[in-house]
Amino acid sequence: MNLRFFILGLLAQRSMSGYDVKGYLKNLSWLIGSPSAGSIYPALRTLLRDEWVTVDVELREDRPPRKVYTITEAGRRALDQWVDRPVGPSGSMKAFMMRLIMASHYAPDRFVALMRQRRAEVARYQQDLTNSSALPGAATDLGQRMALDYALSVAQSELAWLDRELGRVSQEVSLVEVQ
Amino acid sequence: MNLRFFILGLLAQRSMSGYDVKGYLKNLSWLIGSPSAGSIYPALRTLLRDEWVTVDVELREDRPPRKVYTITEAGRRALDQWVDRPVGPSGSMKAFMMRLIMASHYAPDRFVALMRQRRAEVARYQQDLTNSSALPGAATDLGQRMALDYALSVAQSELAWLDRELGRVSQEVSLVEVQ
DNA sequence: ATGTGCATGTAACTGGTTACATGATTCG
DNA sequence: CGAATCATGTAACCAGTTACATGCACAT
Repeated sequence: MNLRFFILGLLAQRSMSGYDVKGYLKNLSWLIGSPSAGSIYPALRTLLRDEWVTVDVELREDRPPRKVYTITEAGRRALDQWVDRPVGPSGSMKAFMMRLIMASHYAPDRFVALMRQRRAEVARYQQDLTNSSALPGAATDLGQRMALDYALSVAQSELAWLDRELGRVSQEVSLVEVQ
Repeated sequence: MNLRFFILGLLAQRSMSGYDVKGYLKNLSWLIGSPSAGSIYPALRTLLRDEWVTVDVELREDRPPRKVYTITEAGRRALDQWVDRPVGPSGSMKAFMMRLIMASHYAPDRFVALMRQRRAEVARYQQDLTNSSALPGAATDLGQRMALDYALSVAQSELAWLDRELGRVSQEVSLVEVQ
């Protein structure tokens, strides 16, 4: 589902063929594992089916025809909703990062809203972890304690990053307001 | 696949029924989302198929019969291999944490080996991220830069945790040696 | 000739989730 | 009387991966 929306987001920036999408995703391999044909073409098909994109076939001599996909108004609305939709039970950093990339193409307040939402989500998760560690059985198992601590320290660093960036961005926004 | 091995790991500690597994996993909801029947029973079936576990049916009056699963020798070997098997392209913290919990029931050197392996994996991922940020196109997109920075800061905190714990554990091990 | 780039896709599989289905017992 | 606990499972679906399949053009 995420990849589907991410591709939709790319198409919101400019119309592309499946092949173009593949090329684009190659530079994001740290975020999305392998941008193989097997994920992209089926995703494009469902986007088409839902009428979130349209196709134009470009016929050229000497080369295989390209199918260029263009986002529709309905597609933009769906994308908007996806960006704002909570990422759900923390753990999927990737889902957040995908949204972050897309949200950066909207106005700053949208961007800030996303980060704040993520902040709340991670804080909730952190609370969950803390509660779990207070549970009777948890304290006994060494591995469990360490895994919890690992997860907690990662959550902490996420919060630190979010707070830092939220601070930075909101400062920038107010600077713009002053100008 | 991970859940399957994790359940196998639980059975290595003591024999249990599917219901027991479900109850145990409930306390680990921060690690494994929902320990629903739909994931557990099918997993047990495949463990049985592979002869990594055996079943004993406990018939009792007044209560539904329990199927108690017990790990086999082949099961233990499979578990051993899983613990040592690299967790693969970083991102799955959960896969690592599951292994960490299981590895804590082995000797300390096994535990240390796992953490060192994870350290190498995360360091490699960090390098990937750094390389990506050096790429021409990446620097232009704000969202992309931020997402990269987010991922980097998380990787950094993982490394810090691993180094700290590796230091602590190896110190403990050498203290034991001195005694 | 061999491989790389352009360009499309399908099929089978994996690892999981959600919801459904059943049925007795015990506790408040 | 209703809810929770004990106890088993199935079926449909979802998002994604791997591997397969095709075919022409251009460069080494």
